[in-house]
Amino acid sequence: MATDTRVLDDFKAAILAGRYAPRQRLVEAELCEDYSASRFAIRAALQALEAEGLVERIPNVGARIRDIGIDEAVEISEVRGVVEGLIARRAAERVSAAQAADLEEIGASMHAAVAAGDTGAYGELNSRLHSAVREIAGHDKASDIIARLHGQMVRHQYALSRVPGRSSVSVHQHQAIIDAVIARDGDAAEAAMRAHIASVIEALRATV
Amino acid sequence: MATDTRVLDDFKAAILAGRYAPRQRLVEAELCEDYSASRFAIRAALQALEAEGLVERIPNVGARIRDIGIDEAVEISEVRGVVEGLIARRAAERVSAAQAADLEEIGASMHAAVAAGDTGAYGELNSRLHSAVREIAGHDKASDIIARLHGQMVRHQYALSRVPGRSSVSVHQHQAIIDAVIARDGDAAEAAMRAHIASVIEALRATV
DNA sequence: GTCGCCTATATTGTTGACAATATTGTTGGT
DNA sequence: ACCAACAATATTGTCAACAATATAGGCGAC
Repeated sequence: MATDTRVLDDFKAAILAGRYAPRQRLVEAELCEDYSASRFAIRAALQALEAEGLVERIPNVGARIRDIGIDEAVEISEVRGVVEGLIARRAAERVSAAQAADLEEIGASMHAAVAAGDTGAYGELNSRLHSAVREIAGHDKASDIIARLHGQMVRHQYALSRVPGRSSVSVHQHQAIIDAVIARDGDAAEAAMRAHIASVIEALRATV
Repeated sequence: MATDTRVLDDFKAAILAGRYAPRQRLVEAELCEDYSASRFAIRAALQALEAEGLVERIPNVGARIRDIGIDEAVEISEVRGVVEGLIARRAAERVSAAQAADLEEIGASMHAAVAAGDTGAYGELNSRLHSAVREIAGHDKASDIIARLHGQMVRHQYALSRVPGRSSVSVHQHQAIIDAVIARDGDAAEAAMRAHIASVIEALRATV
């Protein structure tokens, strides 16, 4: 169970990659074939994924991919906003000179990606920035929660990245976060992060 | 598994009631006896409780009650602070007249409990206040996270309630939260809640 | 006497078969 | 043609026995 973490990892990666449709039924026997694992291992994985909010299970009926609608995605983002705000504040309080340089470099690359119209690269940099800030903050509990919430959001995240002109708006918000962290201004960093997520929520509502 | 929710509920309640010591080993066979359940059901419960952060499992070795130290308790409280802040803000935006009256009544009871020196009643009212605010906010995702974090904190929560003079300090903070929510002032409600949790963190650090 | 190895024991991990349950399809009646 | 009851199937839930692994205690060598 804990031994065979491979099944869970692969399965989770597949869900996060969007390889399963929302509300798709997950029959244990089929999953056994797909991941060439025993039903035992599959059940353990399903239970773990249920706890992570990625899978929904109904007793005696079966499991399915949880469908997270816009309303729930907004709620998730609201929580994410305040928790990432906490992280940004902590990052501003603890950032080192070397880390500050890293952030500045990410910011420069972002501007370059926007100028080149490379949305793929921008999305990649977006992830890198958020994870860099998390690392600087060094707040395990907050990072865990963000990871969990992010997992539930992947589908909408993907939809967001395809909204045209989105990156040219968010690049300034990202820069504001970077500037505040480098300036070691906790209040400003939290405010910038919250403003950024608020804008994400707005865009999210617009994708309906 | 999902059928026999009784085992999980009882077991979880026992942990939350502090009936198991931190780092206490949880041998599956013993738990089978205690809850007169099959090993199968016990394993499912253990896995669920691991996901909730109440139990820690090491492959091929076994499960034990997770020991949450002061440092981690502080981190948990920091996250709790911002998420409860969000909840308080939402509550202020959505509170109805009847709900406002309920809050005021809780506040009055709190003052009375402090005056009477009844720490038990005060603790009870504390829970009631926070859960009333959660209900007013109607933010499922935030409430879920708070519930999970609270579960991990029970031990320290108990220690806190026994700090002498703690209630006479916190009663004013609680009143500030109530006032802000009733005034429908989101900013003030969030600030009051965060100040309250900050004070809890301070007290937490002092219990070492 | 102490260190390392080895065996014994306790405990968890895994499997396959079986039971319980829900869903689907079919048949007969009106 | 439609509905209800029933049978057949698919799927999950549960169990008890077995395998694998880690821990603890004892034995011998130095």
